[in-house]
This record gives sequence, C-alpha cells and structure tokens, in this order.
Amino acid sequence: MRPDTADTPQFSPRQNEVLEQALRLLVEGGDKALTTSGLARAASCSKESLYKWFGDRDGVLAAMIAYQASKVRTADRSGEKLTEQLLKQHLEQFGRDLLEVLGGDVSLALNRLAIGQTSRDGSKLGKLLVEHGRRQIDRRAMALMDAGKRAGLLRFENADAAYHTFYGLIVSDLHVRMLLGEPGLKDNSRQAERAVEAFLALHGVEQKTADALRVSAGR
Amino acid sequence: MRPDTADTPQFSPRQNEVLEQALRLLVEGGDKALTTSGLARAASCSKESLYKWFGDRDGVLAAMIAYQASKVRTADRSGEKLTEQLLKQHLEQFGRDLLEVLGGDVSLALNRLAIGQTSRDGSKLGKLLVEHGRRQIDRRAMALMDAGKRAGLLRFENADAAYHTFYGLIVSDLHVRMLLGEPGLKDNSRQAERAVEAFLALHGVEQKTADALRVSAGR
DNA sequence: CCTCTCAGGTACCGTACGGTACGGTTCTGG
DNA sequence: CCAGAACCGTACCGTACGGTACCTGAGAGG
Repeated sequence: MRPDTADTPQFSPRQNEVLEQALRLLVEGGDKALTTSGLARAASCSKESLYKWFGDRDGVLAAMIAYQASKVRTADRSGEKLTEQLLKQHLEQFGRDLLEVLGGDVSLALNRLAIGQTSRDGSKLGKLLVEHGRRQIDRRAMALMDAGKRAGLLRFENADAAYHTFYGLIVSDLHVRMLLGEPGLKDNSRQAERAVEAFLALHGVEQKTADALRVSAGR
Repeated sequence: MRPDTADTPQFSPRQNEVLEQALRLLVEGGDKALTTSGLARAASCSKESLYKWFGDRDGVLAAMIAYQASKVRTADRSGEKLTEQLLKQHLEQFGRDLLEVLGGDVSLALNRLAIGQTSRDGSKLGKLLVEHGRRQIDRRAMALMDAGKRAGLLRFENADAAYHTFYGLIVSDLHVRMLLGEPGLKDNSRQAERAVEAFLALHGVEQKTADALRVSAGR
C-alpha cells in the first residue's frame, strides 16, 4: 500500500454538479438510465463537455465513484481512552454505520453498476469501488481493532482476520440480498448489537460464557 | 413457504442445450455478450425459436436461472447419528461447498446478471435467483442446524439466526468482492475450518474457552 | 406421395445508444 | 472593445441490439 498522498484528483464545482446528477440518474433508473444524452440533458450540459471532462462513458462512471468517495469522511475520534463500555459502543456504532452505508441508495446503485460491468471491463470499476469506497471504513475498523487490542480489551492474532469476522457477523449475506433487490433490515441497531455480542464472545477479553448471546435471537 | 411440489417447468433437451450455450456466453462475456443473435448463432438455432420458447430476452434469462438451479441437487445424507466430530465435519463440508458454489463461474455470472438488472426489472431476476439458487443450500444448512440441536450439540434459540451467523462467518464480504472481480480465496478449506471453529465457540455445547480459535489466525 | 408442423437461416425494421461536429452564447483577460 | 476560450444545444453518424417476417428443409402421420 502506498502512503496515499492527496490522491483525489477532485473535480470542478460544475463537474461535481454534473456527477451529482449522474448519481441521481443511476439511483433512479440504474445502468440503462445513465446515458450520455440523458446525463447531458439532466445536468444541462453538452455531451461535448462530458467527453472533454471525462473522456468517455466509462470515465464518467469512474469519476462518479471517485466523487462519491470524496463525499464520505469518517471522523475517527481516536485518542480517547478505551473502556470496555466505550469499545462496545464504538463497535456497535461501526456496525450501524456499516449497515446504513451498505444499504444506502447510492452505495447500492454504484455497487450494482460496478458488478454489472465486471465481466466486460476486467473489474476496473470494481477495483476502484473497493479501493475508494472501502478504504475509509476499513481504516476506521482496523483502528478500532488495534485500539481494542492495545487497551487489552480484544484478543486476536491477526487484526485483519478479526475484522473480517466482525464484518461477516454484521453483514452476513445481507449485502448481496440487498444488491439483488431485497429490502434492508427493519432494525440495523439490533443486528449491530447482536454482531458485537458475538464478536466479543469470540475476541473479547472478558470470558463471557457465550450463553448470554443465545437468548438474544430473533431475526 | 409452500410445500414446493414439482415446480420445475423443465425444458426439452434441445432447449437445455440452448440454455447451456447461453450460460457459456454469459460466463465468457457477461451481460453484453448474451445477445439473442449471438445465442442463436452459438446454439445453432433460429432467433424465432428463441422467442417462441422463451418469450423474450428476459424469458431466456429466467430460464437460464431455472435451468442452472435444476442441475444442482444436494444429496443430504441425514439419518446418521450425529457425533460432535461428525457435526464438525458436516459443517466444514457445508462451508467448503458454499464457498465453492459462490465462487463458481456460473454462479458469479448469474448473480452479476441479476444484480445488474435489479434496478430496471423490479428485482424479478433477483427474487428468482435467491429462491431457486438458495433454497437447496439453505435447506441443507437448516437441516444441519436442527440435527445439531436435536443431538444436543448445538445451542441456539433461533435456527435461522444461527444459520445466518454461520453464513457470515464463512463468507464475510468475500461474495461481494468476488462479484466485483477479485479472485477467490486460495484455500477454501482453511476458511471453512476457521468459520466452524468460531461458530462452535458461539453455538456449540461444549464450552471451548474461545481461546483455541485465536491462535488460528492468518488470512 | 402429400401435407402439416417444427425449426433453422436470413434478411429486415425501428430504435437507441456512444461518440463527433458545428454554430451560437457567455465569460475572461488584456 | 476585442480575442480567445469554455461551454451549451442540437443535429448528425455509425452501429448494434431486440424483435418480426419470410423462406427453406426435415420429419411425422396418413
């Protein structure tokens, strides 16, 4: 991983405006609705400008991903002294945020777009999406893992593996199901709580007998 | 859930042949490569026949899903008397099979197709895919859960929730990443073993201190 | 031998998209 | 005031797709 300096090319305000419209079109009508003509009309710009700014249609798609990622800034409030309660709260907050992000209109639309194009573009968009979209959230999670371990509240050999375990407990197959059109959960908080409970039973330092979580079942 | 009687409309041998070619085209070139003309050429049939058999292009896609699902038959060898070792083996086998299925060419291609179309068809294909594709595997998993509980080897309140926990431990975000073009794991077995270990720590009856699994980390 | 049905091959049509070219308009800098 | 750039709107082009129509050949049944 490179030290990632300011790697956001950033676009002009006018271009951001256009990309915003592009996202709207994508969310509303999916891949097919995002035509160059349609975008030009919706954004009140000329097709020529689109091609000048973004090169071609794929360039627009890539720019949309970069733009959307640039909007997400996770405020990590590290530096606090972690207590068990605090760690639990942060983990639950992370779970709620993750579920909310993954279930968001724009995220789903962009993921659908990238997945739909994976077969024919050598997963260029997919790579972009994973890198740009995931980096923030991954960083936050890893910071939490490390902080928990340093505070003696979490135990694991491999922070990455622990994080993926946590991720699986939170999301399970929900992401794919939402991508396939199913509605999200009614209660993200509940799901986050259960995931944290299980995660702490696996990697927490306090020996919960893992019985507590068995009574909290119900999907 | 309805008792699902023989609900496979089933197609003629000739039609299966055509659907096989359709799957091949889809796997090789994705959505865009699966044109009616291309399929007719590849399968040596006329477009008119395609439209007579499947109605329209969407009909072909739906038929492909039904056809692919009809090929998968999981042999559930229930009836054995479960021991702890046997349960563990079955769980691990399930995990391996699940990872293999999800990472398979055809599965990925069909999921990409359905996800790509979700925005513009009201998730008709997505529903089809979840129902047809998932039913077998879900049934097998739930049978395992129930058997484990009846044998006194597993503890949970809600079998469905326990299954989803297990699923999340096995798959995590791997499915979505593969859909986005990342290569699969090098070692599915290892992943399955770790998932089972964690699952048993959460829902197994024997009180593992949950320390054992911490040494098995490494992704 | 005749006929009817089914399916393959081909040509065709309308449409809609990606991409380009051009004329007109506004903004900027000197 | 003027020159140049940037940009909008529109018209245009080639292409490729979904879907339809027509013709041909091969069997099936009488």
